[in-house]
Amino acid sequence: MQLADKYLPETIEQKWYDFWIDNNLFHSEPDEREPYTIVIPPPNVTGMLHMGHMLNNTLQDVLVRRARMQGKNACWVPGTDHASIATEAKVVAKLKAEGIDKSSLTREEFLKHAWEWKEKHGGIILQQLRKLGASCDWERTCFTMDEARSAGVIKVFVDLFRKGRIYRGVRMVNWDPSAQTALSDEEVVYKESQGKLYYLRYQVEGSDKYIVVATTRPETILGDTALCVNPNDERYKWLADDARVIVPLVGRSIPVIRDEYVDLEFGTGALKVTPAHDVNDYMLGEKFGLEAIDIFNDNGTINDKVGMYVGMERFECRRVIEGDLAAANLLEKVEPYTNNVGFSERTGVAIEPKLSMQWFLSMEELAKPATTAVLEDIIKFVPAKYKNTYRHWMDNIKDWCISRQLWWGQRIPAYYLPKGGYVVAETAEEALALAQEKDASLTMADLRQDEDVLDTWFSSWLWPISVFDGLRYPNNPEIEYYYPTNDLVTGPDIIFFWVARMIMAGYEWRNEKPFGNVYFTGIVRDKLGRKMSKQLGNSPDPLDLIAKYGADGMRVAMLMSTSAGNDVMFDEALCEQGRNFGNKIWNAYRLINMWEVDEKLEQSEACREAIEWFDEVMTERVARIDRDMEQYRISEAFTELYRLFWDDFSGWYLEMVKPAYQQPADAKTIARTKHYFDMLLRLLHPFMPFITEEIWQDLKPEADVKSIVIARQPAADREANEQILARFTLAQEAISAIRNVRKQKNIAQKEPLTLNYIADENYPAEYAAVIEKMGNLKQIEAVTEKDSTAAAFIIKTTQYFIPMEGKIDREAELKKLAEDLTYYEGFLSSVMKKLSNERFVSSAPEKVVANERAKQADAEAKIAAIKEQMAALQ
RNA sequence: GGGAGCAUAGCUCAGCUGGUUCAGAGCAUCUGCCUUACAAGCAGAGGGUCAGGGGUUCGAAUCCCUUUGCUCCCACCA
Repeated sequence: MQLADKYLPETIEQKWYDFWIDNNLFHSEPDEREPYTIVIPPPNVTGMLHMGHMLNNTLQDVLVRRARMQGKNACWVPGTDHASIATEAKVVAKLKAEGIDKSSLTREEFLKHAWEWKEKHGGIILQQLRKLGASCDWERTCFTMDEARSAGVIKVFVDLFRKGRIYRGVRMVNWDPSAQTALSDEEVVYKESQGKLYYLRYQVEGSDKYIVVATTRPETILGDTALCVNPNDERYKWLADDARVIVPLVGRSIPVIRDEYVDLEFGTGALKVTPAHDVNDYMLGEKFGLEAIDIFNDNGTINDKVGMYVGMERFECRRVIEGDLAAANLLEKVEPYTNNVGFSERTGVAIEPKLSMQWFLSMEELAKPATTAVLEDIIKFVPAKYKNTYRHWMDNIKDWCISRQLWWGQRIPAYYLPKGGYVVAETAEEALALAQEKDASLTMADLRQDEDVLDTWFSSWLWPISVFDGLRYPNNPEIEYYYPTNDLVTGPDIIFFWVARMIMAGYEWRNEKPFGNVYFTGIVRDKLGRKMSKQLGNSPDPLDLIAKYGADGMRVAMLMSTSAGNDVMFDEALCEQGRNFGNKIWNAYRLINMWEVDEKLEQSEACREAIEWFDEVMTERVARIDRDMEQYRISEAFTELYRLFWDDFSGWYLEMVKPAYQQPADAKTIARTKHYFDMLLRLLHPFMPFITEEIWQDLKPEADVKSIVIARQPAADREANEQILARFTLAQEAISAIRNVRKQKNIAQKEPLTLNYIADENYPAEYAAVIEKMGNLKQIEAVTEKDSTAAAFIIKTTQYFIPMEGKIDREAELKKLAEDLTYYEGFLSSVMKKLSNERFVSSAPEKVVANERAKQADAEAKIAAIKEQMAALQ
């Protein structure tokens, strides 16, 4: 095949992806092989691919492709998440842009729009993943809201309800006034915000005295139902036990209560109590039997309960009230104040603590086996530091608010009866049957299903089970075969949202872990360390990068910069490096592809030596890469391969076996070289699938294997011969030294040189042919006499000379030797210090002491050799 | 407020159970090369008090204590 002199990824990537799909190489069915399963962290159905997905999916693809090449039945299940809040918000916005208000639509009408939107935009992200080369089993693509997944969710809800784990009640929840739904604690993000601390005057009833209260939220005075001070506070001892105060502006009379909850140090030591709008106030309210006055509408505007500021937006109200308070002389002062405010993770608006009727899942029982599994490494976290985070959260787990006041999602299967009470069932028919047990006269028309849907995570937590339909059909062959999955690759930011809950669900419905290992990636940041975000505009579009550098180049960039749990400082230069590596592989192949075979040609000695050495290199590296991969040191494994290919194979091996220009090569060497190339391609394939397939198909090492995707991963079947590797290093050092001489003396590589050496045990005679070829030497000769006119160097203890005929600068040579001498003498003395230390010799392990003795001998020999050369020069 | 982690070359990071010439790699920089596979390349070079201090040890980048700086998680005193 005629090959372009540069690797052009864009010309081959689509071709091979189609080939893989056409040949069904990513599809898995249960069989007798060992399964290897990964379920994708489902991206939002309407989402777009970002750098985080690139990182995450590159890693998953590496793992799954490698497993596939190890002969396992590899199955990577893709899918998307319905992301109820995010998607509903997008649909509402889209409708609004078209002039349609959500409130003007019925639930059914709205859902029709939402499904249309999903059909149109959903799955774009999965198409994008194909560009990256993701080897997902697309036939298995799931959606958290498709029929099977939804049925599983409903079944689980009913199951939990019957087990008594789900309850309904009025609680203080995090209210998102934009999405107009409750949120779980995990969906609230706290951020430091610049606010103000307002000091308000509450007049004591029947007196002209005031109590000053500090608050960050003056608008909530509308809901005040008490004022609280610490019973130990000397400042308020004068207050009568049954004292009452007047709420500023509102004029309502409220009691003064006393509770040690109040911090004496904060503000004035007096606290206004608004049970409907603050978690702590709510608890005080419960304790003292206070009324809770909810002053907000669901959208965050003031309601008509109090009859003031009605319809005003909450922050607007705060500004207006500040003015009114000041005008009424009820505002003592205002100070700037920084505090933490909770914001909705999805819509970004400030959360309103609000009392409302919601569904909750009791978590304590679920958490028990899930905690044990991680602490005892039944499920292994990589890196392990996240075990602590996990344990802390699990030990303090709180009940999960699972209802959302949205339409996009699985509707809660609770059915209310006309005379109060409700039943929970998987279908309306079953619900009716249950209802009729209570009242035989009820008909379907009497039942009213709960309006709320379930939290998205209430479907995501079932993902490893639900993708195999293991909830509806717990004994089906697929779930039995693929479950538990092997590895989960995800970000630590969703450890509570998702990872912990999947573990709980796994034990609850399978009585088994959902996955064996969790690999936590870091966050992708820009090179300044900032998190990539749309707002900052610092996130490149991954598809642009793929177009520019190729998918393999992009993958390499991700692989080079990641280690488990650490953030990725992304720099486009890494993509370039990845592309360059692809080009390097390409050109190495061009080289061997261009060789002519001469069947009659004998293998040269240099080739034989090179092969003897490279066999050991491959053996050693394959073992090292295996070790790294077993420990999920994926970046290290790749770096190892990168250096193996670039330095050892291209830089050394190919240069050693390369025939002279337009000369043929012998068949034996070509065969061996192609064998190495084949091995390297297979090792590289999980990391760089496209270029390896392109070349492998041309190389065709195995006629009966149709793709490298299903070729076998090389395995280390023996120990590498350390002796050969060490001896060869001596030859490499000699070659480097010759190159140095050339550089210093300004001698072109083309000009052949003579190399003389004084033979000793450190002269690698068995690799002389390699030294000759790589050094471009016309001859190598053993001598006994030092040559003061030659350029000289010492490798270990062997003295080498390159005759120079007067080109030698004696002074410079002597100076360099003197520097070497100083270094080695210093080194020797540090070794001797250790060896003469009685305590070192007696307490250090035998091996270490022996090593020091060897260092001593080497250093002494080296020093002797340097001295001899210096003497010869004088 | 509680907890975890990090600090090694200009940058990004390796350095695994303390022990080789241990102070490394890649990128960047500098020097010399368009040498017929590759200038997206080749051959070289410079560059670090392993954050500061103390300790344990025959021996510390590595273990312990401490100071400083940064990051993250949890909690949420109005």
